[in-house]
Amino acid sequence: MVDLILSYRTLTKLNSTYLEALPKQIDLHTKRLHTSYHQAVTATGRLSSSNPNLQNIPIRSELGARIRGAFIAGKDRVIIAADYSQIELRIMAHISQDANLLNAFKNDQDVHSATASTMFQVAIDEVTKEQRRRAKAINFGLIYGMSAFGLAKQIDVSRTEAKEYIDAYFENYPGVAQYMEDTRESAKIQGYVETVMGRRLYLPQINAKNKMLQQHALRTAINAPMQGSSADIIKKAMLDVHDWIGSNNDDIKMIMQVHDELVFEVKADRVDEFAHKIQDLMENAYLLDIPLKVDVGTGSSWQEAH
DNA sequence: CTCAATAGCGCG
DNA sequence: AAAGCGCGCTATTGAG
Repeated sequence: MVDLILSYRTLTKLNSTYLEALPKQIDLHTKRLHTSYHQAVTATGRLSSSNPNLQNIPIRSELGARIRGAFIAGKDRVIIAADYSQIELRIMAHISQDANLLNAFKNDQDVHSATASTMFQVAIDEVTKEQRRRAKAINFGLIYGMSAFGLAKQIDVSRTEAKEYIDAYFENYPGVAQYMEDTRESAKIQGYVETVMGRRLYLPQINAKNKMLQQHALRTAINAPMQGSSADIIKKAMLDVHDWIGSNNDDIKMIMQVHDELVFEVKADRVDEFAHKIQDLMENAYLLDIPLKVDVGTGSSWQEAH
C-alpha cells in the first residue's frame, strides 16, 4: 500500500507540474518556453526562476529524465550543458585551507571516495559503495551544517554511529572543523558572513535567545559562504561568457542557468569549438587555490547533454 | 470566485 | 521542540 501511494505521488507530481503545465506556457510567437530569472530574491545570491521554474526540471529519476529529454535544440542546433563539478566542496577546501581536502582536489580525486578512504582507513580503490554513500552524505551534510541526528536519519544508522562518523571526519579534516568553528564565532561577533567576493549575508538571529532561531542562523552561517560563493563564481562566468559571445553572434545563445550549470543552444557545426571555449571560461572565471572543474556535455536534447 | 496557509516534492 | 542549506509549483483546505 505504501509503495503504491509513493508511486502515485511521483506520477501525479510529474504529470501536473510538468507534463500538463509546461506546454500551456509555450510562447505563441517564439514557440518556446521563456522563464523569468530573478536577481534579488534569494538570501545567498543565487538566481531564482519562475513562470515557469526551469531550475527544477526533473532528471534524478528515469521517468524524470524523459521530461528533460523534451527540451530539444532547434534545427541545425545542439544543446551544450556545462556544469561545475563539486563547486561547493571546492570552495570549502579553498576557504578552510584544509590540507587533506585541498589535496584531494589537487589530485583530481573522486572527493566522496577520498573522504570515505580517509574516514574508514581503507585504500581509495577499495572503498565500498556503502562507504562512499555514507561519506557523500557527510560531505553534503557538512555544507548544510547538519547534526549527528540529521546524518543518522539520512543514512539510516544510529545517532551514536553518526556521531562517530562526524568525529572521524573532523579528526581527518581538522581544517574544516576549524573553519566551522571560526565561521560560527565570527558570525556571532560581526552579525554577518561573506562570500569569497566579499558579498555579505546578515544574520540578525545569530544571537537570538530562541535557540531554534539561533541554530537555524548558525546553519545558514555555515552554508551561505559556500552556496553564495558558488553563486558569485557562476555569475562572473556568465558575464565572461556574455562578453565573449558579443552582440552579434547568431551561432550561440546562453539559454539557461541552473545554479552550477549553464545551458547553451549552438550551431551544430561549431559545437566542439564552443564547448571547449565555454569550459575554459567557466573554469577560469575565478581563481581558487585549487582548480575549478567543469563537465561539458552535448546532445540534441538537454537530457542527452548530461 | 479569490486569497492565504500548508503539505509535499521537483531541482541544485 | 527541533534536528539539513537555497528555491518555486501544485493540490488541498478554509475563510470571505
